Amino acid sequence: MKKNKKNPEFKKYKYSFAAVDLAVFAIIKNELNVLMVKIKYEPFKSKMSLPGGRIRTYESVDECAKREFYEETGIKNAYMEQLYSFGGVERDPSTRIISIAYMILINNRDINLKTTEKYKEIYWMPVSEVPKLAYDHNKILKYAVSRLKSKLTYTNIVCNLLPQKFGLSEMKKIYEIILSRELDKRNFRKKIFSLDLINEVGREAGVPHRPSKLYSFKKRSPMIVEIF
Amino acid sequence: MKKNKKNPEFKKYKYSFAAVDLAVFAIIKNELNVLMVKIKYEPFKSKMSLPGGRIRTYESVDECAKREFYEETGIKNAYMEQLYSFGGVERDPSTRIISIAYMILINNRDINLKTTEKYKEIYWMPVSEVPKLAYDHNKILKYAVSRLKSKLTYTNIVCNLLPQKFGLSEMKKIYEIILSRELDKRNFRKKIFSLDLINEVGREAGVPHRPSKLYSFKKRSPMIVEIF
DNA sequence: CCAAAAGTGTTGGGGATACACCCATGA
DNA sequence: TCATGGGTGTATCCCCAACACTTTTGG
Repeated sequence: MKKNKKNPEFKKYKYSFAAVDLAVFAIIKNELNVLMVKIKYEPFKSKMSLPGGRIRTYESVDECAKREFYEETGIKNAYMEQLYSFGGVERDPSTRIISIAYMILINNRDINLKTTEKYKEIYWMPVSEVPKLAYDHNKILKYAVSRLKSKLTYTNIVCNLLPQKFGLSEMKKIYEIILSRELDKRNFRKKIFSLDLINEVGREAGVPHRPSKLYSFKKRSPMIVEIF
Repeated sequence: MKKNKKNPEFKKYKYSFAAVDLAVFAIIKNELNVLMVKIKYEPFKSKMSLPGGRIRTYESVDECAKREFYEETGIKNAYMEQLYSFGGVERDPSTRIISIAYMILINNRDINLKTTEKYKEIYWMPVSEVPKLAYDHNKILKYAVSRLKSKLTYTNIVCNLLPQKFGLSEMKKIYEIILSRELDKRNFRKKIFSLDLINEVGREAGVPHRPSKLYSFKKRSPMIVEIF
């Protein structure tokens, strides 16, 4: 919406604020889940939204994302990546907020949240079941999912969705869930091994079938690797 | 730099502002050029920087980028893409500014700027000759160049650096300049034709050698196309 | 011995790369 | 006729996709 000095809405908002919004993903029960909060105040009271908050003047944007994430989940270290900034004038009806969206990935060992009283209403929700959200958060979530999909195919980002030790089928499953398509087992194994990303570190135990070998990533730092 | 309530620099800045910075590219004389302005005021007086400015409360972030670009160059329509937001606390020593960076591409027919008095000190400069800039603008420029390189290889973005009608060698030259490597002429032609992106629209005239066929893009809207 | 998931090789086709000569025009 | 850049085909290699059976364990 275009506004200028002739428009009565000019200076509808006296100030602009910057905020971060977080798309926090984990694979839970064979589904891609995202962290959602229930809003406590008007104008979106009791609607769902992505977690997030205002950027303080003394913290960098990255620090803000990290702090908000920690305050809401109790998790200190996680893979975090800035996605895109959403800056429509009307995205928040009560004030002018420019939001910088982040994607955060955590593995399924870390999904139990230590929420404080303040942040009690925070939930994991399968992305496929996310309802209409407050603000433009459906748009942000859609953007985040699409970034996640594409980064899976050309980086080692999957390591952030896996526990320290994992079987190859577990890894393949993550690709299948997020890319929504089945992969050929033999070709997948060939590809992953050829990239020389993982070390064998043991064997599974106590399963009622042939136990899988367990692997671990040699490096967990972000790298460009063509996978598909 | 981390700051908290115990730190004397807490609330050093009372407000935060959001701004856009523009990395405007064109191919000029077989080099990738970027638009630079000379800063008029302290603390970076007479240093060079990327063009840009504060976001107003009544305009979206995209609109701001478009307006700033128009005010500084007189150009109304150009390919524009948001890159990344830079949010370090200390990036501007005089106040807290979060900057949303954009890349803008223009073709070499449009490089003559209609600058007003206010924006007189604006220049094209080869990226290879860019000096140390104000703020964190070298970092922003580096990011923009790397995005441009990668997008060249998997989208049709090159159409924004070419005039309406162009020869295939002209197009190949752009790839070679930006990617900094030579390409095989026959393989390049094969690849481009196989993608079915362009139409033949005439022939060059008045050159002291065999005239090239001229082509035009069928669609100039952003598309994903694997080129290399 | 049965159920369940792990693990293992080969083949064919398509796209990428490497490479050298003739063509059309203006001066 | 010469200088300049435009335009053209083929052979090779490598990577990707398709595909089915055997192995190992717990119950």
